[in-house]
Formats: sequence, C-alpha cells, structure tokens
Amino acid sequence: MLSAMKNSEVAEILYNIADILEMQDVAFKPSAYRKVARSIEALSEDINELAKKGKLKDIAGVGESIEKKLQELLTTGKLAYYDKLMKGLPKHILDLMEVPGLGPKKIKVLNEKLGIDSLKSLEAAAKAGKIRELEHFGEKSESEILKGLELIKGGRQRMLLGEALPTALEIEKKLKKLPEASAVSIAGSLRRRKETIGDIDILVASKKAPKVMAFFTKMPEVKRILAQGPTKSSVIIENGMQVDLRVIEKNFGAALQYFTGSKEHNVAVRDIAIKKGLKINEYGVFKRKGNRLVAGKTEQEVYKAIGMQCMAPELRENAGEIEAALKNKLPKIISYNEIKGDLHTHTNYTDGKNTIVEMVQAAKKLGYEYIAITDHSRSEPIAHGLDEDQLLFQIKEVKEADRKVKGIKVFTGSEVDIKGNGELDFPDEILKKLDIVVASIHSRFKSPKELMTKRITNALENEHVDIFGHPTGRMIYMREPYNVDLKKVYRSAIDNKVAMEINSQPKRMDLNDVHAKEAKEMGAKFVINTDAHTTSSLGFIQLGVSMARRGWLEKKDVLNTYPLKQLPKLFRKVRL
DNA sequence: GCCGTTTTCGGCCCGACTGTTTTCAGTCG
Repeated sequence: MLSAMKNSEVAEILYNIADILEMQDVAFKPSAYRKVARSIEALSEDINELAKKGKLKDIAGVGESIEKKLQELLTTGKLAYYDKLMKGLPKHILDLMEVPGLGPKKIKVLNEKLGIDSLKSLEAAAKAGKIRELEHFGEKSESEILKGLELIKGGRQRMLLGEALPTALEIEKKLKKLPEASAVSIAGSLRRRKETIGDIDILVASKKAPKVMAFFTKMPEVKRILAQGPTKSSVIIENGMQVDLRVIEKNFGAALQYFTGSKEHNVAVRDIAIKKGLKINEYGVFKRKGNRLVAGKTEQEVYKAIGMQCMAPELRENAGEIEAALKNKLPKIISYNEIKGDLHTHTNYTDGKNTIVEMVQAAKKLGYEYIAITDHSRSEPIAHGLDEDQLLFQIKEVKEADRKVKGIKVFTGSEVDIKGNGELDFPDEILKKLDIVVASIHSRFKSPKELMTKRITNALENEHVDIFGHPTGRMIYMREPYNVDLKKVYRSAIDNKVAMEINSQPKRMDLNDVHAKEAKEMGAKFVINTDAHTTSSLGFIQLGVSMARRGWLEKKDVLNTYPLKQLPKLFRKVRL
C-alpha cells in the first residue's frame, strides 16, 4: 500500500518545482508554487484529509492547475509534471540551494558554464579557483561559497527556543543600556516563540544608527561579522548563533510588526492593506496615493489602520488569526504570569538533582500556590524508578514537606509508566493514594499506530490518571513522535477527564502548538508542566506557556491556572 | 499559476545588502 505523503514532503516538491521553473526563467509561476508550498507547511490539518474532503482549493494559492497536481501526487505518490521537470536535470543539483547565497539563477549559471551539478563538484570548482572567473562572480563569491559548504558539512541546524531565548535576552539587555537606543526589542521567530529558531533578530530605534551598529559588531561575544550596513548587520557569536540587528529611526511599531513576521502573516496583512488602498512596509502604513503616513508608532496603530485587532506575536502564523482579528474575535490567550503551580516534577528520589524540600521552596519562590512531586515508577530503571515501597515511603516525606513549608501546597504524585500492554506500572490501590497521577510513555516507541493508540487510550481510561504526560513523545531533532492517532487520544482524554500535558522541557515542547490547537477545538483541557529535574528548570514553564499561547489556549483551558481551592473540582483525587 | 470592492486580463510584497558592476541582479527575510 502507498504510504500517505506528509505535508512537509508535498511542500518540498512544490518548492523544488518553483526553483526549477526559476532556473528556466519562467516568470510568476515560481512564486505561485512557493505560496502554495508555504500554505501547506502552515496547515494544521493533514493534507490527505483535505484531499479526501475535496477541499484542496481551500488552501491559499491553490487554483485549478495546482489542485489537479496535488490530487495526482496524493493519490499516486507521483507527479508527471515534476518528473518531467526533473528529467533534464542533474540528480543532485537542487542540493545546491542549501548553500547560502546561491539561488536558482546562480546555480543555473554555475551549471551551464562549469558543469557544476552537485555539492561535490561545486566544492571542487571553488577550490580550483574557477568560480571567480565567471561573469558576475568574483573572489569574494568563491570564498563565500566555500564557507557556505563548510557550514552545511557542520550541519548547523536551528536552535531550540530554550537555548536561543536566554542569549537573546542578554544581548537585548546590553543594547537597552545604550543611550543612543530609544527602543529595543527581540523580533522574528524568537518573538513569536517558535519552538526552534534560525537566527536571533533584534530591532533598535535610534537616531544614531552608526553608533549602535559599531557597538553591536564589537560586542565581545562576536566571532565573525557576516554583513554590516547602515541599517542592518549580521554577526555570528561565539556559541555559533547568528544574530541580526536592524536599526530604524522612527515608527518603531511598524518596524516591529514587519520584523516579527511571520512572513506568511505579513504577506496576508499586506494583501489586506492593498485592498484598502494602503501600503505597509517597515517604515509605516501609507496611503498608496500620495504616500502619506497614516500609522506606525505602535503595532496597535498599524493593525488598527487596516481594520484589524492587534494580536500577540505568538499568534502571527497566518493560521486563522488574520480572519479572527478582522472580525474582532481573537482569543484571549493565556498570559505568562497565570500559572499557579507545577504538576510534574522530579526529585533526587529518582533522576532529579534536588530534594523534595528544595523543589518545593523553589516553587514557592516562583509564587506558586501548589506543586506536585511526580517521580518515575519502577519500570524506569534508567531513571531509578520507585517501586511500591519506595513510593509509599516518599509519600510520607512529601506530606511532611507539605506541613513544613508554609504557603504552598505539596501534592503527592507519580509519573507512572504506561507499559507495552496499556497497563499502568502501579496497581489501583497504590494509585488511589496519590493526589496527582501523570501517565506517560517511556518505552516501545516503535509500536504500530493501532497498538500505540489502544495502549494510550487504555491507560487514560484508568480512573486514577489525571494527566497524560508529553503526549507525542517527540524530542526535537532527536526522536520522532510515536505513531499514534492523536484525535482518538484527545477524544479519550476528554471523555475520561484527563488533561493533556504541555511539557515545557526545551527538547520536548510537547504537545506542540498545532496539536494543542487541534485538541482545544475538540474540547480538551490542558496542564502546562515543566517535568523539572532541578530547581532551576522550574523556570522552563515560560516555554510551555509560549507553546500554549501559540496553540490559542486561554486561561480557562489550562487547569493549573486555577487557584488551589478549585483543584478538587478539576482533579479526581485531589483533597485539600 | 492565481486572482478579482481597481481588473475574467493584467497585474503579482517589498526593501536591504552583497558583489559585481558603474546601475543592477540575485538573494534573503
């Protein structure tokens, strides 16, 4: 049987088509294909589902011709048009698109003049000094190509939000101290709190751009300057991250809106502006006739000028927020200070680093009203999972900590392993002694979809389970999510009053934004937890909240935003 | 190839930076 194509695979083929057409000097079609590719990447639904419902044309940018091609691709796994385009082409030539600074046009020249058709032949030609001899290329382009090739070999990938954010905040802080800077903000995907970040974007308002640029490019952590102009500079800092700085003189709001993106969001926003006879760029909102400035000081002003509600950066992905903002129907998404407690934490009883009391005191310091101690169960030998006796012993100590540390409620709990057969790692008479039970998968990740789905729904049907921990099991860049029918899992969680976890570990961030939004639309409830193994990682909660915000979750959807005294209504075993 | 409260034909988001030119094309975000 033909295995279904993923949205990302379909998008990649469309991107490839666009690149090939551009090499052939075909006008406008490339951007048409790219637009559809971007729409498909941003879809929250499986494109195969859309195809089944005959709704491919609902995808932005899809017309008759591309609809037919998508149908062919999704039903047969092949696309004659694409094969035909690829036929006359060297097999690996599209790999060259990965080299920074090379696009379809330059690749075409390299291929025609030097016969370059792969990364390997590109490197050989560059090292032999042949590229500098080409028209419109020079020594500099040649050495940039070699640097680019090194970068690809190093496999530099996007960094995790949890890694990029602290670095960016440091740099932002330094820039804020400059007397020449009247406003400073992180922008780009980092401001939108995407789970992975390509590079750090920072925006500064200043009338003395050269001074700001000089300070920025001379910061001690700068290792290499990639570009430096009067309004834009790019550097690589010592930990390998790329940081881009933009300086603008005025209308900070317009610039911030522009550089926050996403690109898809901005294209859609500009489209609306055009229809209203307006033009939006980083300098402001202008009347198309006469070029008169009508807005730009703040982001609110920019959105208002085109008849939209202003929305949090986390929502700007062209995933429905534009339509909602036009109708004044944006959700009131959860704020960063509304979490009242953490319901998934570990201690040195298992693989955590701190004692129960240390964890409790750290939670109190964050202003929490409650915390649950949920160490691993016995099936987790790697994490030194507790057996029944050890757990019973720990329960006593947790209760003691609850009495000892005033001003915060400490719940007993466990992160119970869901075994291969869907049974839980502790019997019911143990589970019912606990206030909070988090059920999670830690083994047999490769179970087939049906089995995995059944395994999970079985576990969620146990009346003692409160939370389904890190629901997809993915680890960013390290482990794919397990194969599971998530809709059935959400349904089971809703029916059994189990909350879906948004796990805030930087590598997990699980559920992610798209899944959380889907689950919410079906009626699921959530908890945002850190799964902290140290006192300091309780701070990861901010990452989980950002994921929830990106998933359009509101305060009422997230159970650990409720005050302590309401918890017995929300969780079955919690007693105060 | 797509799309329509400027249009069913004739437009397509837009500006900065780079390297190569000597006024600009390509790339990037």
